[in-house]
Amino acid sequence: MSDQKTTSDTRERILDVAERLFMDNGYEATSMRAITSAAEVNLAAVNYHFGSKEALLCEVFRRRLTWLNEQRLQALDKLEAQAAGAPLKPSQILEAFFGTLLRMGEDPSLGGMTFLRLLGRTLTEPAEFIRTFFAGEYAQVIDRYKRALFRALPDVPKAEIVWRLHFMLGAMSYAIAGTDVLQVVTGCEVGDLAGEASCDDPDTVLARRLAERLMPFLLGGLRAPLPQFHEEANKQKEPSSKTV
Amino acid sequence: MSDQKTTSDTRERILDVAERLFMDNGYEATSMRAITSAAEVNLAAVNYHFGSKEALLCEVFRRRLTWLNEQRLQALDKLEAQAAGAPLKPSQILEAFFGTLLRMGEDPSLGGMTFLRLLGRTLTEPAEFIRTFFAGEYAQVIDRYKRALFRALPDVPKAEIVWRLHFMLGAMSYAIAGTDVLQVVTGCEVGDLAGEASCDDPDTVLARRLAERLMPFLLGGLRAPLPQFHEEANKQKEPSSKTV
DNA sequence: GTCTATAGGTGGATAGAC
DNA sequence: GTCTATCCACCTATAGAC
Repeated sequence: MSDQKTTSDTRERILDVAERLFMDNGYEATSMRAITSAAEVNLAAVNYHFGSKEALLCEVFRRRLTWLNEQRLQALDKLEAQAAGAPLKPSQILEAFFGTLLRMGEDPSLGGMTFLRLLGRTLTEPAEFIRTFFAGEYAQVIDRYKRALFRALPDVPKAEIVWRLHFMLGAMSYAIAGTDVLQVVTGCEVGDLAGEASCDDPDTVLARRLAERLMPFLLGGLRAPLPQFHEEANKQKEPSSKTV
Repeated sequence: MSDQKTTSDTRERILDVAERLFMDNGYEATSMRAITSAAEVNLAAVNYHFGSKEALLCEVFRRRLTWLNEQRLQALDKLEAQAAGAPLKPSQILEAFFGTLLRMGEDPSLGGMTFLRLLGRTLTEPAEFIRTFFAGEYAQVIDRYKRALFRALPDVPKAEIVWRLHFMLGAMSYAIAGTDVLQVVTGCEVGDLAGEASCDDPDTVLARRLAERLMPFLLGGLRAPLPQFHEEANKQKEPSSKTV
C-alpha cells in the first residue's frame, strides 16, 4: 500500500460502484458482474483486489467506518474534557453519536446519504459474516457511549438504558434506510416533509432535516418515564413512572 | 379454496417453513430447494401452489397481515366509539397500533416472534415487488392512524407527526428485527435484559418485555418538544421548544 | 396434487496469457 | 494489474408422466 504510483483508481472505482449498487439492490441481489461492468473494470478485478464478494462488502464499510469511529470517539473525548469529570448531559451524548453520523449524510465525499442508507439496511442483514463484521467494528465505540450514558443517567437502570440505546439506533437506521418507505407509508414526498425548497442537493437537505427532526425524538424517548415493573424492580429505583 | 378435502397441508407446511427460512437467511439467500426440502415436499410444489418465489413471499405475509390489519382497525374503531367524538389520547393510539402487533409476538399460532422478525427485516428490502406489496397492504391502516394522531395532537404540525410516526415504526422494527444485534451491540444476553427468568418460551417472554420497554420510549419520542424551526415556522405554532 | 427430469440461465471464482 | 476463457455449482421455472 505504498509504492504503486497508480494505486490505480480501479480499487476506488469498484468501492464507489459497489457502495451504490449494494444500497440499491442489497448484497445478495448485486452480482459481481453488475459491479464490474458498471465500474468499467474487468470481472476478475474484484477478486484480485479484494479476494471475494464478502471481503468487498466489508471493505466498502471499513473505509467509512474507521473514520466514523474515530470521529465519534473524539467527539466524546472532547465533551468529557470540557466537563472536567462531571457527567455529560444526555443531549450532548446523543449529539456526539448521532450528529456525527448524520453529518456524513451531508458530505458526499464521506459517502453521503448513499452510505448512510446502505449502513441502515445492512445492519439487519441476516448473513453471519456481516453480523460478525459489524460486531467487531462497533463494539469499542458502543461500549464507550454506553458507559457515558450510564454516568449521565445514574438513576436509570442500566438495562433500561441499553434497551433505549437499541431503540434509538433502530429509529435512526430506519429513518435513514427507509426514506423511500417513508413516502409510500405516509403518502408524502420527502420534499414536502423537508420544508422549504432548497438549491442544495436533495440528499443533503434531507440529511439536515432528518437531524433536526430525529434528535428531539430520540431525546424524548431516552428520557421518557420508566415503565412499570412487575415484582422486585431494579436495584436503584422505586418502580412507578418518573421522568428521568 | 373450497372442496379439496385435503387442501393438503402441503400449502401450509410450505408457508410455515418459508416464513422461518426467509427470516433466518433473507429472501434472496433462501432457495426454493431449501424450502421444499425442509418442508419435505416436492420442488415443484411451490410453483404449483403459489406460482413463483415472489408470490410465495407475498403469501407468507398476506396470511398474517390481513388479520393484523383487521385487528388494528377494530382496535381504533373501538377506541373511537368509546371516546364518542372526542380526540383519543396518543397513548391509546400507540397501544392500538404497536400493542396489537407485539401481541402477535406472544402467540405462536399468529406467527410469533418469527413473523415479527421477518416483518421487521423485510420492510427495508430494496426489491421493488416487496416495496409495492407493503405499500398496498399498509396504506389504508396507516392512513387511519395518521388521521387519529392528527386529531390527538392538534397543536403539532402534521409534517412533524408524520416524521415521528416514521421514527416510531423504525424503532419498533429494529427492536424486533435485531434482537440478536442487540446482544452483539450491547454485550448482553437477551435473557439478562428480559428481567427474571421465566418458564415460558423465551420468545414469548421477549415479546412481553419488548412491549413494556418500547411503549414508553415511543410515547416519549412522540411527545418530545418540537425542534427549532428556521425561517417561517409551521402554520399553527410559535417555533421554540414546547412540550406537546 | 405430486413427482421426475430438465431446460435455460446466472452466480462466484480462478487459471493462465499478456 | 489486467484480461479472456472457462469451470461448475446452483438457481427458478416448467413440461409431462403418473
